[in-house]
Amino acid sequence: MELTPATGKFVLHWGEMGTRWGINRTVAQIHALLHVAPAPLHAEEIADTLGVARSNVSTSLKELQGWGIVKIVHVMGDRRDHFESIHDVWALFQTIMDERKKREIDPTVAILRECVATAKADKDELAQRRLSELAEFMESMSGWYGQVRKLPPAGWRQLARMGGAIGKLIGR
Amino acid sequence: MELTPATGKFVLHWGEMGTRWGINRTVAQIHALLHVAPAPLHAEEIADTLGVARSNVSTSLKELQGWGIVKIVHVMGDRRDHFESIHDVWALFQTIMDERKKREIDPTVAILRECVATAKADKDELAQRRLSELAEFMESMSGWYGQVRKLPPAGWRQLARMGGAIGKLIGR
DNA sequence: TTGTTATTTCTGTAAATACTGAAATTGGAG
DNA sequence: CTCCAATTTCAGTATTTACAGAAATAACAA
Repeated sequence: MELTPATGKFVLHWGEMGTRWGINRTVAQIHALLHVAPAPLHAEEIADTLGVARSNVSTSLKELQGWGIVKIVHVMGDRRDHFESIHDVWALFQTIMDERKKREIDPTVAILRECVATAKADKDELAQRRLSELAEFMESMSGWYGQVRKLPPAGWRQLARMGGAIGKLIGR
Repeated sequence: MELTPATGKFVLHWGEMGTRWGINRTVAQIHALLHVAPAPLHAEEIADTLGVARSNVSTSLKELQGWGIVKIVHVMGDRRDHFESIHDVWALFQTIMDERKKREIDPTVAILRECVATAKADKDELAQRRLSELAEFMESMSGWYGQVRKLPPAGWRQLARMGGAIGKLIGR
């Protein structure tokens, strides 16, 4: 797997963006590589292409599988595992969002609820209010996403195009 | 500024969440502290409350101001700068999203466009397709957010409640 | 001006994170 | 079973990032 100038640039940039969102650089680079790869790659191919250790690739692939955005596939007559990523962008986005919700948003809401209860017991009215507003915001955000996420890829695009209508729908 | 059990727990958790989204722990903790503070705080108060160096607070506050979610305010008869954060959760969310869009999404789309052009020149049709799909997705996401972000806080809540209607609106 | 307090910048250090290479393990194939 | 390729785990190292404390600067008061 040789990187063309375009794909190389993409891989580097994607890795950089990963770090800004709390994703390990190599993990993000591997994802980028698989995203533009014409066929599933095996670990050594990835290691060679990106110039990182084989063991590092192994760990990173586990991470990507944990996020649900990379799957193992098998190639006839080849014992090695091959890996491919979700190519549908909307599905990819959904998968990542689902996972971040599960790992970060939901637990945060739970903690916030606990804090609100404690703040109430402590008679700390201000914190109680501020934190419950925050919890409510995150919950309505979650609920709304839960609806939108069900849309098929085409529906999503349509929703984006209709953007302007949303304001009118609400009616100020 | 003494932390109650509830606010202490919140500050720690918020700091932890920050790191998961690429935000420095101390930066996120300071934000959390200001979020629940009953009045604007000065830097030393923050340093004492969180148990970090005064200089660290200075840098972190600059960072938060750079994100636009913390503002300096002045207190009569006090030379020191005081700091307060945006308390309206919807406004806070918007501010952060606007900034992340400007810093990360927009530049990424620009790079993707460059990559697509290069891939075209290279006759790398697959990469061209995959990357332009990605660019288009990010652009429609941006455009859609640009619409929703104009909604007033109440409109947002309404939209969330209406969630179920979206599917019908699109009509499958 | 000088003294005082607040703030920022900077440099060295500490801590956290990422990574490599070697060793151990797994899972067929013969 | 034995052998061999593929994969994972792990311990040590390197790199990056965060941080404290000192020094420098700024802002004001007297």
